[in-house]
Amino acid sequence: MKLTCPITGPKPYHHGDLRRALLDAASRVLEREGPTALSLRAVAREAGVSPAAPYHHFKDKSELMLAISEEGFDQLYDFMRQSSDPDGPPMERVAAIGVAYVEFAKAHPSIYRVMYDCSRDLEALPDKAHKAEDGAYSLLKKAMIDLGVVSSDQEVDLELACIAAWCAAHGLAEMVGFRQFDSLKAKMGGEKAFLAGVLSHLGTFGQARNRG
Amino acid sequence: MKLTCPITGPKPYHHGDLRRALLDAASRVLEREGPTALSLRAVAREAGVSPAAPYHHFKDKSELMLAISEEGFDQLYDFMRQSSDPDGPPMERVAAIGVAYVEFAKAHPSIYRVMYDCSRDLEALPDKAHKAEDGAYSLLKKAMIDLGVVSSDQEVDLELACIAAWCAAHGLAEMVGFRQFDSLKAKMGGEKAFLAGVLSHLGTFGQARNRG
DNA sequence: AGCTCATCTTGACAATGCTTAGATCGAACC
DNA sequence: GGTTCGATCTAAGCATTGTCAAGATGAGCT
Repeated sequence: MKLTCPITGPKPYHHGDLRRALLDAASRVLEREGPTALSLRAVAREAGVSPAAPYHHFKDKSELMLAISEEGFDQLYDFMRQSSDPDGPPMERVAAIGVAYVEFAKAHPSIYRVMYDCSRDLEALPDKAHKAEDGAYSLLKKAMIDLGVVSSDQEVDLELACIAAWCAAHGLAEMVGFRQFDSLKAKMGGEKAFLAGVLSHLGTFGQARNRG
Repeated sequence: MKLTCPITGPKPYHHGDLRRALLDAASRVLEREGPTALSLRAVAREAGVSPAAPYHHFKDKSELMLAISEEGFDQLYDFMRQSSDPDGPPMERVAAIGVAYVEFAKAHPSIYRVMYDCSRDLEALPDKAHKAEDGAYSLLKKAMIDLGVVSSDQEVDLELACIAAWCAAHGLAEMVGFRQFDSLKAKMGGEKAFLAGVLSHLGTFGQARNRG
């Protein structure tokens, strides 16, 4: 499977790298027509190949979606890393990670949808499906550790706090996707302030457990 | 539109109450084959009518799903109310509400899926779609008010805390739907303990905001 | 050159959402 | 009571989708 394609090279094989082309085509379809329009045939059409061609690169429609999902989690991971200063105060880091998470979901709603829809459909191959988000998750975990309020030897407590934070961010991302919260946003002066307001509660995870 | 159907009466009209029958059929299909198998045709088949019959009771497939969603939110509301003692300590009430929410999602994963999928698809009619969950949401809100730690005149703060809690529960419900958390559950001694562990962080919302 | 095999196309099948045209039958009106 | 009306249901069909089997194509090795 050699791919001699400098810029738009001499099409070495039948196509060169159809798998890559299909993923790009899928991305374009998603961006243009949304997740409900993501069909194998539409992707093939967009890539300029026959409807059956994708089956030589993806066993299933769900395998295509899984591949999209993996790239999406990579992008999410990058964005979260860029958005949080690793040397800054841990509290701000956790909040920044959460905000980045939700902003990514808002900026790429279709990709975000695919990321989680395929996790759901692919109960058969959980390892492959869930490995994709490990990078992003570990970023959050590190920040939570640096927060230091959770006793680090109590691994269970730490994990629970991380899961709670991740769930809250995920839940907010979903809600923001289809609810408006307009009046609340207006009262707080913008969407970013609103997101930060909700997510500020995330930073309190673990802290309040030290209550009397 | 009279429905003279005492027990399984003389079929007064063409069917009697096909709308009701379709919703029941949909419920059966969901329970038996999952949300991906929920098609208008399958529901019609299950109800014993022609594939086009449902269109006289639901404009769309999404309108069928919306109707299912509404009933689902009613059930959820009932379950949450039953699970939380209105006279108990507010802190436990919030936790109980959260646990009930997630347990409902676990017990009826297909219905839960429809509830949120149709919210997403029906951006056109947000009022009708979102009104369904108002009952359940207000239950949480009351408990959060009774918690009292959020200054009640600061309506915005209260709303933010409620949204954060709701998002966390929703996020956990989604995660639990397709992730296992097996090792963690084992360490904590059961699923319920695990859920309570994650959700205990919800009760800390607002509290930690009073930090120095 | 000739063989091989991955790649891609053609053509097909079943299922789905949805529409249009027609059949059916309760009910209201004369 | 008979007729008309209109809501309800069926029949038939269209476009689209996921998927598969059979054949064409052509790159790369011997």
